[in-house]
Amino acid sequence: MAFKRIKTKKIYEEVAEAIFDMIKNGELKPGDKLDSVQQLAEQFQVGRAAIREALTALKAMGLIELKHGEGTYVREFDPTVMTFPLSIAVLMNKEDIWHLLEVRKLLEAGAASLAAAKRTDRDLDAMTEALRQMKEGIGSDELGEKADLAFHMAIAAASQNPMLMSIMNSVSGMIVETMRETRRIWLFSKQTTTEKLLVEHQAIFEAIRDQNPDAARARMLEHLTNVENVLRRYIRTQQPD
Amino acid sequence: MAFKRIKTKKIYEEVAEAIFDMIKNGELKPGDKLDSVQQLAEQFQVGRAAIREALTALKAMGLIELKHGEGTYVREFDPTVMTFPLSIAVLMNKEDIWHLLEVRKLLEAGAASLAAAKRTDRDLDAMTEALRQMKEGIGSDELGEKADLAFHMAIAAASQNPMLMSIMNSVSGMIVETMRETRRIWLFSKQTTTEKLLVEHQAIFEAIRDQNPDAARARMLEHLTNVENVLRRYIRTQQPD
DNA sequence: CACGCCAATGTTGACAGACAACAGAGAGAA
DNA sequence: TTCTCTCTGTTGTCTGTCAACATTGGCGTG
Repeated sequence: MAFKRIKTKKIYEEVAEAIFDMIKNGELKPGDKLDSVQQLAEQFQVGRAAIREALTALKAMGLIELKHGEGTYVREFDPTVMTFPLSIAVLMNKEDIWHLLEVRKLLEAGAASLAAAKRTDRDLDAMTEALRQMKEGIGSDELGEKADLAFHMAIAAASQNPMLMSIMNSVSGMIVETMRETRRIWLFSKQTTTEKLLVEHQAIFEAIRDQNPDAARARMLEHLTNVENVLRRYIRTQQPD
Repeated sequence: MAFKRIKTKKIYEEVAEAIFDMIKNGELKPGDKLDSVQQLAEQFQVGRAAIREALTALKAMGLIELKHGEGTYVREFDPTVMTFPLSIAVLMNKEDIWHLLEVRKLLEAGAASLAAAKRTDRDLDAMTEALRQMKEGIGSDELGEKADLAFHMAIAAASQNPMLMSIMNSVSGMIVETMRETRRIWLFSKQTTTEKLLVEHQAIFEAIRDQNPDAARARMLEHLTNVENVLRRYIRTQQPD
């Protein structure tokens, strides 16, 4: 037998959905202030706790913002800053490093190609700045790491595609997690130095600057493949398993 | 002057983070049952409301599951079935269609290539089934649409990369939103028919079946480029703006 | 013994009242 | 004018209470 569900829907879910729809349909626009929890509770005819749980969920989805003592606001919808749901940052097993690199190859090679075609001068400035910081950050792990990520994100931004940007943003968390290890290994291995890392980035930059999409894709792919090879070699020697 | 933040962190955020870390670090494994709200409140030395809000947020992120009258469980982490968070379905302006197509070209061309290299026989079965349903669904918009998406998702699954799969999953919501329109236009235009659509999919399938990564990438790219062209032509004639 | 019924228990879901923490605005004082 | 303080509205948190639900085990009946 198969009966339908009668009414298991939780109240706070219904409230959340209602507000979600309002935002989706444009009844509530970014920047708008929602009614207070008190008022919403009266309007929906539910308790304040239910409203708060609904709002908490919406906040976790990045749709609204709760400002203590001020009010609740619909979040400005800036896709470049947007945080994808991506609860994935959870995992990160050893095997996932390879999966991540595969994904990065797809995304970043494409991003580099698009960036070469569409980059503005401002985008180039951002990349130049990131490269400068990488040079400066030689010796400092933390600085170099930050600049490294910044360079890759600048390329994503230069693609002029907010969706691509937001996807990159969501995987950037994972990239950071692996990058620390990656860079440590990279810089540890004999054949590679900080200079080589910098040279590869420089090559990508030049291809984008010269508006050569194919070269940009190729350089990016080379870079990521190099990263992959270094990692693979290291892990093979280190963990013979 | 610039002073540091002292303690603006909300309690439920700290609780959520603490539990999040526990899951991340493997202290809590998928399927595990969390302590009751009551117990957690005592352990964290906070009120039950704070715990509930933290749990609600984690639930919204798809990390845990609250079962009424039973308990709270860490969600099984199967990325292929992964939840449809989709806070993004909000946008979808006309311009975003092109952005989405760009992203799809990157992701799906790569996915097709990987799929050709790694697909199992089970993956082929899934694609075959999707193609069969597309044939069957000729005439029925809804059926064809579903099968169309299913085919593309099957390719993503065949890439054997859970991360890629989950990214595709998150954009699938947007794909659905555009696909309805896309298919309508596609099938409306004179030069293209359902058969042509099917032939393109068939070509992709064959390349993957024959384990030819380059061909698979090329076929997928052709398909998406065709979709793009049809859309562009239609929108140019329809909206001369 | 076997089976169904049901009460006990523990859990999540929801409400209401109270107070703390905070931000903004306006009144009042220097 | 400008600084300070209070007042008010809002979010953040706690607590007590009850409802809805799932599991378990005991009890009675056949």
